[in-house]
Amino acid sequence: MPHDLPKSYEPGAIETRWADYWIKEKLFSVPTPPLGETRPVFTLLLPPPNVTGRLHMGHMLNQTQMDIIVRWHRMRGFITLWLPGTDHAGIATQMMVERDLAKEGKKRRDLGREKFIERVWEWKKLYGGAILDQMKRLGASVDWDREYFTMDENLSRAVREVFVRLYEEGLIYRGKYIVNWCPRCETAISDLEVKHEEVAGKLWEIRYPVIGASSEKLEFITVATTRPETMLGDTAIAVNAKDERYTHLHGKKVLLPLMNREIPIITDELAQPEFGTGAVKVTPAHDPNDFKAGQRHNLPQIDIMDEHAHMNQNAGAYAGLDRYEARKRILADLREQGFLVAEKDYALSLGKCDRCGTVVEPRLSEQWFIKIQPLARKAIEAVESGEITIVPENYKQIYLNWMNNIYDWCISRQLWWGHRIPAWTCDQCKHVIVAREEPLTCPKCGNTKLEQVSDVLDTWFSSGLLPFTTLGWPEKTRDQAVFYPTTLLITAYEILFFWVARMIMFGCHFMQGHEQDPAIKKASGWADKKNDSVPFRQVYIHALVRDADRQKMSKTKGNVIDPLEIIERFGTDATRFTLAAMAAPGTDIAFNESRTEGYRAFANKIWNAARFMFMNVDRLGFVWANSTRVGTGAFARPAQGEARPQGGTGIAAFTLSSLEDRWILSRFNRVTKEVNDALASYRFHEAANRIYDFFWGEFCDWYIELIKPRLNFEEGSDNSPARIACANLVNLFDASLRLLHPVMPFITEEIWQAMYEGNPPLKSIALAAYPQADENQFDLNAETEMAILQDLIVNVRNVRAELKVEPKAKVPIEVFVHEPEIRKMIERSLAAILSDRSANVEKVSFVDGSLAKQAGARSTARFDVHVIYEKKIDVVVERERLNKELEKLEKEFANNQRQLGNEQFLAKAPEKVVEGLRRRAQELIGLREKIKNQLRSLNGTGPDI
RNA sequence: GGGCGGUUAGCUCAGCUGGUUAGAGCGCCUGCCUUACAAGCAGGAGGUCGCAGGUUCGAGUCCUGCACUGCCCACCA
Repeated sequence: MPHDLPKSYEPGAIETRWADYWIKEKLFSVPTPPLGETRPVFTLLLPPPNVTGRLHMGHMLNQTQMDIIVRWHRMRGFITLWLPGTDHAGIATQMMVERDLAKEGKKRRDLGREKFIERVWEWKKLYGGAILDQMKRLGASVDWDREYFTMDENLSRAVREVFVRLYEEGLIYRGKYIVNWCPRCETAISDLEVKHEEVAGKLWEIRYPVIGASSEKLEFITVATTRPETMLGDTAIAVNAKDERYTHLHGKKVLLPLMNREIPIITDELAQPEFGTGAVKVTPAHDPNDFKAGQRHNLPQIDIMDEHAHMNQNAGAYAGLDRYEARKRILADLREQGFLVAEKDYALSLGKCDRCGTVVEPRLSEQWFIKIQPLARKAIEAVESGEITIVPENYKQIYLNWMNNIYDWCISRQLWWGHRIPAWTCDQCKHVIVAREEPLTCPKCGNTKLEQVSDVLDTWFSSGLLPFTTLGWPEKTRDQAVFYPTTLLITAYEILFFWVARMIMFGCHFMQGHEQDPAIKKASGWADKKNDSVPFRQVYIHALVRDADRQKMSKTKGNVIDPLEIIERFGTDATRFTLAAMAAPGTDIAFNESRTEGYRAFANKIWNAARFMFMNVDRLGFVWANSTRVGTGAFARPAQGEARPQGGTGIAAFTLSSLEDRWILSRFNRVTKEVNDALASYRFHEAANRIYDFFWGEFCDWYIELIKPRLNFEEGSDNSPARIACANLVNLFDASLRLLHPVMPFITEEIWQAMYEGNPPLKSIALAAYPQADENQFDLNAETEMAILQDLIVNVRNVRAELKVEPKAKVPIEVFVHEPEIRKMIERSLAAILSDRSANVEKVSFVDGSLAKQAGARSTARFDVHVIYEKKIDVVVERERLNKELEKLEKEFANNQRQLGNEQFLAKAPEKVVEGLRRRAQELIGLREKIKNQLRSLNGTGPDI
């Protein structure tokens, strides 16, 4: 591979190439591990995107986080399975195809069910893969060989199996209940699919005449309603038994206006005396509360609307009208006939269909339900016991609250696209048969004419089963023994109830008694877990991505940020890095491009550091081959039977020939530790920032600058010091790339491959070992010494800037130190000081007395440094700076003394803190004195203020 | 009606279990095209950590109240 990289990083040119390569080489495919496998396993199920989906920022965040965790585990030697697939997404997909049909002026009923479904499959084949292709662009390291679709035959069979089993266990029942009905989608939807919205509405008060109250004086009972059209279906008026206003009316009847139907006045808890008039109309077929009241009192249910929310023949004169048109007419008629008492402004929350936004109508219909309590109980237990942990922890309570207040789940949908309910109705006796396969005869009457129930299942019914159905259930497979329970689930809060909760319920129920392969379980770190029926051991809930103004992104608002467009402009790596760096757990992400721009600059920085490295490698004819790395084994993927990859940073043959070498090795180990710790607790932002700061702020800004003199050998002279420096540089670069790889997979792969000149030890950096910290390589002395060196150089740069010394002018400096030890340190680093371009020092000389009185001098706790330059300093500016500095020191000193003078503090604070403050006090005294001296000498040379 | 989060530099955000001098990026100002990088280098300005109390030797960090703001959940006509 050529080393002459372009001067600027061009992500577009390399990213698609590596994405394709990873797939082509099947680097992330995981065959079923054989019996006796003892390596740890990490399993992650991709929340299946809708087949209709286009990649949005939420996906991108989700997938970036998953890919980071997955790559990290893989590089640490786990058998790492990330399982991808797509969801058939019942309503959403059906809507897309219906929209398509509408362009041809057709409706789905024109085609008929079979033809329509064929059409959906065609559509799916054509457009369904789009989102997965987009995923590939992100570099998601999933196992494409295991890709599934929720309507694949094997998964569909599992769905039927689950349905039949639940039915046989009595956990599925069918019945006529009030459900949320979307008149546009023409189907029932679950409570979760209804989104409530506050709107300014009206509350109408209508009076119903009481029959036979008194012959001379008409009496009325007044009720309030927000949906007056439903009065056509009223079958009672309810008052509270304790409400004395109405005691005399108990047992009486009223005449329903417009319909002239006699309906009873009943007493029921439904009516609360404090609200409105205390009397309430009861419409059992159109309101869930009324439905229950109706059952209590055995009231008739009069359904007055059809599936489109148009009034039906039960609505008398209003039949055929749309619900809102009917409302208008009814109000007009009531007003005209004197029944409308009042119209008040009223804020109400309207339920709307999550998919299409149509106002949901409570509707009485025959549906299938899951009796949820028995399932919920196990799901609660799994989380309460800690068998499943939820991060961040506050979601645990949210989950439990929901689970504790759960209602039976309506699982039938009146759609065509989806898993059809495996139930058949006998044409003759109307008996319902639930079976795995189509029955030939009715077991009750022997009739052979049976018709399958036309409903399909809620999409979440099948996706709730995925953790085990994708692993071969209902068969007992080796895959299940190895990969179930999956290790982790990373998902958005939005689908905590839709999906996460349901997976837990189904998993705990259907996998009860399942045991994970004990050796693998132990190796993976789950030996302490008792319950292997759970679908995953941990859940990580990530934030929402908002736009730069913290607004929720939505198509209607038009503020959707297209991740692919961002990727196009800044590169996938930079986009991934942005999301990782902003993903502090628990808070939403306001995506702003300026950050991505900054991380593109970071990629460019890495790129150019690589160019620098290659430049030297080429000049020295240095070969980075296996022989160069001595015996750590850290590059090899762990062999079979090896529980963990060998530890260590993988920095082999790193020669500690100078301060900067010792320092950078120590720093690398510390950073490695921090990054691993951060990833272990999903602190993506911390991991990303640690690497960023290290690579740019330490590796590039200091280490590379400091080794430049060593690399710059004279032509024809001994180049062995340069070779050593180069080896260290390459070594460290390799390790840094591995550290960064999970976050920025593309650029790291590109450079890593280039380092091996087309002959890498592994097919990909993605298979190399992740650096692990070696605490023996923490070197506090080197870090301290380096800090002093940096401090000295920065102070010189500082003074130069202030004295406005021409950048090209070399200056001599004087240094005064209090301790001989420090002097030795500085002397050891003379070459480094003299080679720093910005300090541009000509000569260093040590002096015996404090330099604090000199203009152009700086004092620190450990040394004074004086830049010798004839140019006069700006006295006013300098005095201002010193005064400010002094003020700061005085403030700190006062605070310091206050604490040290406090006996309570001395008694209670830990020794370390007290010790630190004491040391600081000494420093402060010294520094204060020096600044004062400088100010005094300044006043001798310049005008007073 | 309940529950949960946020409020730190001009902007976007870090700051884990309370501990010495509150950080970063962008933006801004000054100076540099220094032989990896101007998507860069060096230097600099900028914060009473939303408000008011409290606990503590010590509070950006813990507690209470308030203000503003966002999110979720809820069948009260």
